[in-house]
Amino acid sequence: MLAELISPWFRAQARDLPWRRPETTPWGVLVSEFMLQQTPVARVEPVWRDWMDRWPAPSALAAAPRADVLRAWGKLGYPRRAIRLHDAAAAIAERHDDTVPSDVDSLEALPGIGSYTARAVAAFGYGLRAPVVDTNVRRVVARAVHGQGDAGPARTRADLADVDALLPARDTEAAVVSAGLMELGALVCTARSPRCADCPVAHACAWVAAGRPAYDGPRRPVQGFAGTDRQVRGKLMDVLRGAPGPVERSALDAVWSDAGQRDRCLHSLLVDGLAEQTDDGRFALPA
DNA sequence: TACACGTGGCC
DNA sequence: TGGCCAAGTGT
Repeated sequence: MLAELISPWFRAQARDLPWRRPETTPWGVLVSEFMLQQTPVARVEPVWRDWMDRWPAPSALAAAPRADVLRAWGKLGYPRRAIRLHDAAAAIAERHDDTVPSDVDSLEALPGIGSYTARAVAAFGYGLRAPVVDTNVRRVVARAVHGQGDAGPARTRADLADVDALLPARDTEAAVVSAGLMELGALVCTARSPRCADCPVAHACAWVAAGRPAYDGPRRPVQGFAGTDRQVRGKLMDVLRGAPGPVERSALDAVWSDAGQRDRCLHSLLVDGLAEQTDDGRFALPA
Protein backbone atom coordinates (compact mmCIF):
# COMPACT_ATOMS: atom_id res chain seq x y z
CA MET A 1 0.00 0.00 0.00
CA LEU A 2 2.59 2.55 1.12
CA ALA A 3 4.94 1.44 -1.65
CA GLU A 4 2.39 2.13 -4.38
CA LEU A 5 1.96 5.66 -3.05
CA ILE A 6 5.61 6.45 -2.48
CA SER A 7 6.96 5.17 -5.78
CA PRO A 8 5.16 7.60 -8.13
CA TRP A 9 5.68 10.46 -5.71
CA PHE A 10 9.41 9.82 -5.64
CA ARG A 11 9.67 9.56 -9.43
CA ALA A 12 8.02 12.99 -9.68
CA GLN A 13 9.49 14.79 -6.67
CA ALA A 14 12.95 13.37 -6.09
CA ARG A 15 15.73 15.95 -5.82
CA ASP A 16 18.22 15.89 -8.66
CA LEU A 17 21.21 15.00 -6.51
CA PRO A 18 24.46 14.30 -8.34
CA TRP A 19 24.92 10.84 -6.89
CA ARG A 20 21.45 9.90 -8.16
CA ARG A 21 22.36 10.54 -11.79
CA PRO A 22 22.26 7.41 -13.95
CA GLU A 23 25.94 7.76 -14.82
CA THR A 24 26.99 7.58 -11.15
CA THR A 25 28.91 4.42 -10.38
CA PRO A 26 28.44 2.27 -7.26
CA TRP A 27 31.72 3.77 -6.09
CA GLY A 28 30.18 7.23 -6.36
CA VAL A 29 27.19 6.04 -4.38
CA LEU A 30 29.45 4.56 -1.71
CA VAL A 31 31.39 7.82 -1.38
CA SER A 32 28.16 9.78 -1.08
CA GLU A 33 26.86 7.49 1.65
CA PHE A 34 30.04 7.89 3.71
CA MET A 35 29.79 11.65 3.43
CA LEU A 36 26.09 11.74 4.21
CA GLN A 37 26.50 9.91 7.53
CA GLN A 38 25.25 12.56 9.97
CA THR A 39 25.95 15.35 7.48
CA PRO A 40 23.39 17.42 5.49
CA VAL A 41 23.13 17.08 1.71
CA ALA A 42 23.98 20.73 1.03
CA ARG A 43 27.40 20.42 2.62
CA VAL A 44 28.18 17.10 0.95
CA GLU A 45 27.46 18.10 -2.66
CA PRO A 46 30.55 20.21 -3.48
CA VAL A 47 32.91 17.89 -1.64
CA TRP A 48 31.49 14.83 -3.38
CA ARG A 49 31.99 16.43 -6.82
CA ASP A 50 35.59 17.24 -5.97
CA TRP A 51 36.26 13.70 -4.75
CA MET A 52 34.76 12.05 -7.81
CA ASP A 53 36.85 14.24 -10.09
CA ARG A 54 40.04 13.40 -8.22
CA TRP A 55 39.38 9.79 -7.32
CA PRO A 56 36.95 8.18 -9.79
CA ALA A 57 37.75 4.64 -8.64
CA PRO A 58 38.60 2.98 -5.31
CA SER A 59 42.19 2.33 -6.41
CA ALA A 60 42.68 6.03 -7.15
CA LEU A 61 41.65 7.02 -3.64
CA ALA A 62 43.66 4.19 -2.12
CA ALA A 63 46.79 5.55 -3.82
CA ALA A 64 46.34 9.02 -2.32
CA PRO A 65 48.24 10.09 0.82
CA ARG A 66 46.20 10.31 3.99
CA ALA A 67 46.90 14.01 4.30
CA ASP A 68 45.37 14.68 0.88
CA VAL A 69 42.30 12.65 1.82
CA LEU A 70 41.83 14.52 5.09
CA ARG A 71 42.27 17.91 3.43
CA ALA A 72 39.77 16.99 0.73
CA TRP A 73 37.33 15.90 3.43
CA GLY A 74 37.57 19.47 4.66
CA LYS A 75 35.02 20.49 7.25
CA LEU A 76 32.45 17.76 6.67
CA GLY A 77 33.02 16.66 10.24
CA TYR A 78 33.81 13.31 11.83
CA PRO A 79 37.10 12.98 9.91
CA ARG A 80 37.46 9.38 11.03
CA ARG A 81 34.95 8.73 8.25
CA ALA A 82 37.57 9.88 5.74
CA ILE A 83 40.08 7.44 7.21
CA ARG A 84 37.60 4.60 7.02
CA LEU A 85 36.61 5.48 3.46
CA HIS A 86 40.29 5.54 2.52
CA ASP A 87 40.76 2.12 4.13
CA ALA A 88 37.59 0.78 2.51
CA ALA A 89 38.89 1.93 -0.88
CA ALA A 90 42.13 0.05 -0.32
CA ALA A 91 40.24 -3.11 0.65
CA ILE A 92 38.01 -2.85 -2.42
CA ALA A 93 41.00 -2.30 -4.69
CA GLU A 94 42.94 -5.20 -3.23
CA ARG A 95 40.34 -7.78 -2.34
CA HIS A 96 37.50 -7.00 -4.75
CA ASP A 97 39.38 -6.19 -7.94
CA ASP A 98 38.58 -2.48 -7.64
CA THR A 99 34.84 -3.22 -7.83
CA VAL A 100 32.48 -2.19 -5.04
CA PRO A 101 30.75 -5.34 -3.74
CA SER A 102 27.00 -5.58 -4.29
CA ASP A 103 26.13 -7.99 -1.50
CA VAL A 104 25.31 -6.69 1.96
CA ASP A 105 27.62 -9.05 3.85
CA SER A 106 30.70 -8.12 1.84
CA LEU A 107 29.87 -4.44 2.17
CA GLU A 108 29.38 -4.67 5.94
CA ALA A 109 32.80 -6.27 6.24
CA LEU A 110 34.41 -3.06 4.98
CA PRO A 111 35.58 -0.37 7.43
CA GLY A 112 33.06 2.39 8.09
CA ILE A 113 30.20 0.47 6.49
CA GLY A 114 27.44 -0.64 8.81
CA SER A 115 23.90 -1.85 8.36
CA TYR A 116 22.61 1.33 6.78
CA THR A 117 25.44 2.07 4.35
CA ALA A 118 25.72 -1.54 3.16
CA ARG A 119 22.06 -1.64 2.19
CA ALA A 120 22.13 1.85 0.72
CA VAL A 121 24.97 0.86 -1.62
CA ALA A 122 23.19 -2.36 -2.61
CA ALA A 123 19.94 -0.49 -3.27
CA PHE A 124 21.12 2.81 -4.77
CA GLY A 125 24.36 1.62 -6.32
CA TYR A 126 23.10 -1.65 -7.74
CA GLY A 127 19.31 -1.31 -7.81
CA LEU A 128 18.83 -4.28 -5.51
CA ARG A 129 16.07 -5.01 -3.02
CA ALA A 130 17.54 -4.17 0.40
CA PRO A 131 15.71 -2.66 3.37
CA VAL A 132 17.46 0.66 4.00
CA VAL A 133 16.91 1.95 7.52
CA ASP A 134 18.10 5.43 8.38
CA THR A 135 16.72 8.13 10.63
CA ASN A 136 14.31 9.32 7.94
CA VAL A 137 12.93 5.87 7.25
CA ARG A 138 12.56 5.12 10.93
CA ARG A 139 10.51 8.27 11.40
CA VAL A 140 8.29 7.61 8.36
CA VAL A 141 7.60 4.05 9.50
CA ALA A 142 6.99 5.12 13.08
CA ARG A 143 4.33 7.53 11.88
CA ALA A 144 2.75 5.92 8.83
CA VAL A 145 2.82 2.35 10.11
CA HIS A 146 2.82 2.56 13.89
CA GLY A 147 0.99 5.85 14.46
CA GLN A 148 3.79 7.17 16.67
CA GLY A 149 4.90 10.79 16.47
CA ASP A 150 8.55 9.79 16.35
CA ALA A 151 10.75 6.74 16.14
CA GLY A 152 12.33 6.58 19.58
CA PRO A 153 15.32 4.33 20.29
CA ALA A 154 16.49 2.03 17.48
CA ARG A 155 15.06 -1.47 17.36
CA THR A 156 17.46 -2.79 14.79
CA ARG A 157 15.92 -6.14 13.98
CA ALA A 158 12.34 -4.91 14.13
CA ASP A 159 13.13 -1.78 12.08
CA LEU A 160 14.66 -3.95 9.37
CA ALA A 161 11.65 -6.25 9.37
CA ASP A 162 9.22 -3.32 9.23
CA VAL A 163 10.89 -1.89 6.15
CA ASP A 164 11.36 -5.28 4.53
CA ALA A 165 7.61 -5.78 4.78
CA LEU A 166 7.00 -2.56 2.88
CA LEU A 167 9.25 -3.33 -0.09
CA PRO A 168 7.88 -4.82 -3.30
CA ALA A 169 9.40 -8.08 -4.50
CA ARG A 170 11.18 -6.84 -7.62
CA ASP A 171 14.65 -5.37 -7.20
CA THR A 172 14.33 -2.20 -9.22
CA GLU A 173 10.98 -1.23 -7.80
CA ALA A 174 12.12 -2.01 -4.25
CA ALA A 175 15.16 0.23 -4.68
CA VAL A 176 12.91 3.09 -5.78
CA VAL A 177 10.71 2.62 -2.72
CA SER A 178 13.77 2.59 -0.46
CA ALA A 179 14.94 5.88 -1.94
CA GLY A 180 11.39 7.21 -1.74
CA LEU A 181 11.03 6.39 1.96
CA MET A 182 14.20 8.35 2.69
CA GLU A 183 13.18 11.24 0.46
CA LEU A 184 9.77 11.42 2.06
CA GLY A 185 11.38 11.67 5.49
CA ALA A 186 13.82 14.31 4.28
CA LEU A 187 11.36 16.56 2.45
CA VAL A 188 7.85 15.98 3.83
CA CYS A 189 7.71 13.77 6.91
CA THR A 190 10.32 15.87 8.68
CA ALA A 191 11.23 15.78 12.34
CA ARG A 192 9.99 19.22 13.38
CA SER A 193 7.27 20.41 11.02
CA PRO A 194 5.84 17.56 8.95
CA ARG A 195 4.03 18.77 5.83
CA CYS A 196 1.17 16.32 5.89
CA ALA A 197 -0.81 18.43 3.38
CA ASP A 198 1.80 17.59 0.76
CA CYS A 199 2.26 13.96 1.75
CA PRO A 200 1.35 11.23 -0.75
CA VAL A 201 0.82 8.83 2.14
CA ALA A 202 -1.28 11.04 4.44
CA HIS A 203 -4.59 9.29 3.77
CA ALA A 204 -2.98 5.96 4.59
CA CYS A 205 -0.95 7.23 7.56
CA ALA A 206 -1.65 5.74 10.99
CA TRP A 207 -0.33 8.85 12.73
CA VAL A 208 -2.61 11.19 10.75
CA ALA A 209 -5.55 8.83 11.36
CA ALA A 210 -4.85 9.01 15.08
CA GLY A 211 -4.90 12.81 15.02
CA ARG A 212 -1.13 13.28 15.00
CA PRO A 213 -0.61 12.57 18.71
CA ALA A 214 2.54 14.01 20.27
CA TYR A 215 5.44 11.65 20.78
CA ASP A 216 5.50 10.44 24.38
CA GLY A 217 8.41 8.00 24.40
CA PRO A 218 11.96 8.53 25.62
CA ARG A 219 13.75 11.47 24.06
CA ARG A 220 17.11 10.95 22.46
CA PRO A 221 19.73 12.54 24.71
CA VAL A 222 21.04 15.70 23.06
CA GLN A 223 24.72 15.66 22.27
CA GLY A 224 26.47 18.60 23.81
CA PHE A 225 29.35 20.11 21.89
CA ALA A 226 30.75 23.26 23.45
CA GLY A 227 33.71 22.37 25.64
CA THR A 228 33.80 18.71 24.67
CA ASP A 229 36.77 16.75 23.38
CA ARG A 230 34.97 16.71 20.05
CA GLN A 231 35.20 20.47 19.80
CA VAL A 232 38.86 20.50 20.80
CA ARG A 233 39.76 17.75 18.33
CA GLY A 234 37.98 19.74 15.65
CA LYS A 235 40.03 22.82 16.40
CA LEU A 236 43.28 20.86 16.37
CA MET A 237 42.39 19.21 13.07
CA ASP A 238 41.51 22.58 11.60
CA VAL A 239 45.04 23.80 12.31
CA LEU A 240 46.62 20.66 10.82
CA ARG A 241 44.44 20.80 7.70
CA GLY A 242 45.13 24.48 7.17
CA ALA A 243 48.91 24.17 7.35
CA PRO A 244 50.94 23.15 4.30
CA GLY A 245 53.21 21.01 6.43
CA PRO A 246 54.15 20.18 10.04
CA VAL A 247 53.26 22.76 12.69
CA GLU A 248 54.92 23.62 15.98
CA ARG A 249 53.39 22.49 19.23
CA SER A 250 52.74 26.13 20.06
CA ALA A 251 50.37 26.48 17.10
CA LEU A 252 48.22 23.71 18.55
CA ASP A 253 48.49 25.02 22.10
CA ALA A 254 46.91 28.27 20.92
CA VAL A 255 43.54 26.73 20.06
CA TRP A 256 42.52 25.64 23.58
CA SER A 257 43.47 26.92 26.98
CA ASP A 258 42.94 23.77 29.04
CA ALA A 259 46.31 22.03 28.61
CA GLY A 260 45.16 18.71 30.04
CA GLN A 261 42.21 18.42 27.70
CA ARG A 262 44.27 19.68 24.79
CA ASP A 263 46.96 17.06 25.32
CA ARG A 264 44.43 14.29 25.72
CA CYS A 265 42.74 15.28 22.47
CA LEU A 266 45.99 15.54 20.54
CA HIS A 267 46.97 12.11 21.78
CA SER A 268 43.61 10.69 20.70
CA LEU A 269 44.11 12.14 17.22
CA LEU A 270 47.46 10.36 17.01
CA VAL A 271 45.85 7.11 18.15
CA ASP A 272 43.05 7.51 15.60
CA GLY A 273 45.51 8.00 12.76
CA LEU A 274 44.29 11.53 12.14
CA ALA A 275 47.61 13.12 13.05
CA GLU A 276 51.30 12.24 13.27
CA GLN A 277 54.31 13.55 15.13
CA THR A 278 57.34 14.18 12.96
CA ASP A 279 60.89 13.24 13.93
CA ASP A 280 61.62 16.83 14.93
CA GLY A 281 58.68 16.88 17.34
CA ARG A 282 56.22 18.83 15.24
CA PHE A 283 52.73 17.67 14.27
CA ALA A 284 51.08 17.09 10.90
CA LEU A 285 48.38 15.23 9.07
CA PRO A 286 49.53 11.64 8.47
CA ALA A 287 51.51 10.93 5.31
C1' DT B 1 23.22 -0.38 25.44
C1' DA B 2 25.06 4.04 25.83
C1' DC B 3 28.32 6.97 24.48
C1' DA B 4 32.01 9.21 21.59
C1' DC B 5 32.68 11.19 17.40
C1' DG B 6 32.52 17.44 13.89
C1' DT B 7 30.20 20.96 11.93
C1' DG B 8 26.90 24.32 10.88
C1' DG B 9 22.17 25.86 9.93
C1' DC B 10 17.57 26.61 11.50
C1' DC B 11 13.44 28.25 14.12
C1' DT C 1 19.53 32.59 21.95
C1' DG C 2 20.43 27.90 22.07
C1' DG C 3 18.58 23.45 21.81
C1' DC C 4 17.62 20.46 18.09
C1' DC C 5 18.72 18.26 14.06
C1' DA C 6 21.36 16.15 9.84
C1' DA C 7 21.51 9.55 4.56
C1' DG C 8 25.59 6.26 11.20
C1' DT C 9 29.53 3.51 12.87
C1' DG C 10 32.46 1.51 16.29
C1' DT C 11 33.32 0.24 20.85
